[in-house]
Amino acid sequence: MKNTATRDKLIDSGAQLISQQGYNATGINAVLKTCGVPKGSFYHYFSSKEDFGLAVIERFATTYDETLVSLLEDSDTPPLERLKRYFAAGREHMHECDHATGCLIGNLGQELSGQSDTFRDALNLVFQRWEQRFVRCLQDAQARGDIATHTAPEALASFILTGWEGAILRAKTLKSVEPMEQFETILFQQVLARPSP
Amino acid sequence: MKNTATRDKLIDSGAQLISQQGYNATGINAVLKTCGVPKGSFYHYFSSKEDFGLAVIERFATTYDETLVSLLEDSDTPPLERLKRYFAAGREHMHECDHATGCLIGNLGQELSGQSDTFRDALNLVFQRWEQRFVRCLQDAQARGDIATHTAPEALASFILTGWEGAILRAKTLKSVEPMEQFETILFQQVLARPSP
DNA sequence: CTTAAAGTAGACCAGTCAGTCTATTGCTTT
DNA sequence: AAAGCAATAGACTGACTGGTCTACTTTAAG
Repeated sequence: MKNTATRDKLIDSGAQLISQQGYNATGINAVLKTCGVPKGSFYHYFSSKEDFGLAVIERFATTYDETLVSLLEDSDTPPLERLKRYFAAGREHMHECDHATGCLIGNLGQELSGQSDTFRDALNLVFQRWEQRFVRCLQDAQARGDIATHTAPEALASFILTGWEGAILRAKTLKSVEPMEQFETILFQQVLARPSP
Repeated sequence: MKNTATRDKLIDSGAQLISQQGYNATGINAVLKTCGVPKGSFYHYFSSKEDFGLAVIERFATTYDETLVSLLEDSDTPPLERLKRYFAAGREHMHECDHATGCLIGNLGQELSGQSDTFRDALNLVFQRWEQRFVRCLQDAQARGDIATHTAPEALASFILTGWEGAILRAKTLKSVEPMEQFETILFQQVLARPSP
């Protein structure tokens, strides 16, 4: 398995289609068509559609984690600013996809975690990795005294990820980023507020 | 169209299967099998699968709205207590379905709002109706002085619905209601906190 | 130059999908 | 009793599903 170009093309097209239509609604033939790869190659690189789906998740998680690191662990920027930048990037992405795509991991979590334990485990791991990135950013904020320390950063990270995923879902059905803005506003006003001295 | 028993059976089975597997993964034949209704009857009551899906949404929204009213608009109970009862009911339901089902409207919103504008509109309306229920409950709380008035009840309602839906999604992939508890805790501690006098 | 493996290519398979069609049953109104 | 409609019943259709199979081409090693 040396030539990864074809494999990469398959994963790219797959990620795009699955983002738009979901896993079940995306047929293998459709993936093959959009990237001009014959079926023989598909089953040379992947043992099944599930195997392919897991590869799509893995690839997305890996590349997205780089984005996340550059946004949330940039020590040149104050931690709360980094968070705001992260939210802004999410809103921008929502605009770019015309409020249709949202978050691939969130979508698949909703669609597949009741259907397959393998998928659920994979998606859960991705969420946990993301939460860890938030935790570090929040620890920085607490260390600098930007936010109160009475709530554990782990709890805050879970709260933020959870709320943000929900806001993305709501933004999709509303076709507007308003819920994402509203979440951010209240979060910074009342949860990540400066501690009273 | 007098006999609604068969129609109801179809919708019931459909709601159950769609809750578990999603809309695209649920075939009409599977619905027919689980309730022992022949295909002829299905297409007698519904013009297409989409038509059927919309009927499932409508029925669910209607019956669930009754639950919502009894939980959130019961004037014998303090408004914040009503909210807590609502969250508790949600967690209980999550346990009952072994963390697999979650919220039918949330699931379909994720799966279909990028796929069909008809579905998106229908689901959006349901969300907006729910938000209104929260708004009234929060207005009560503000009127009683239980929570601060510096944030509009509409904004709070959006924040709560959004966060709760996200918590449900996260609970599904984690197979644990912990994210739902965490959301509730931080919400009451820092967002729906008693106003300082 | 030979040979084996990696990779490409697409015809083909059984099964399933949403949806159609015709036939029949049961009830209601005349 | 007759007519007409609501509803039941399920065989059937063409399109499409994930997956298999065989044949061919390219690459690399000995």
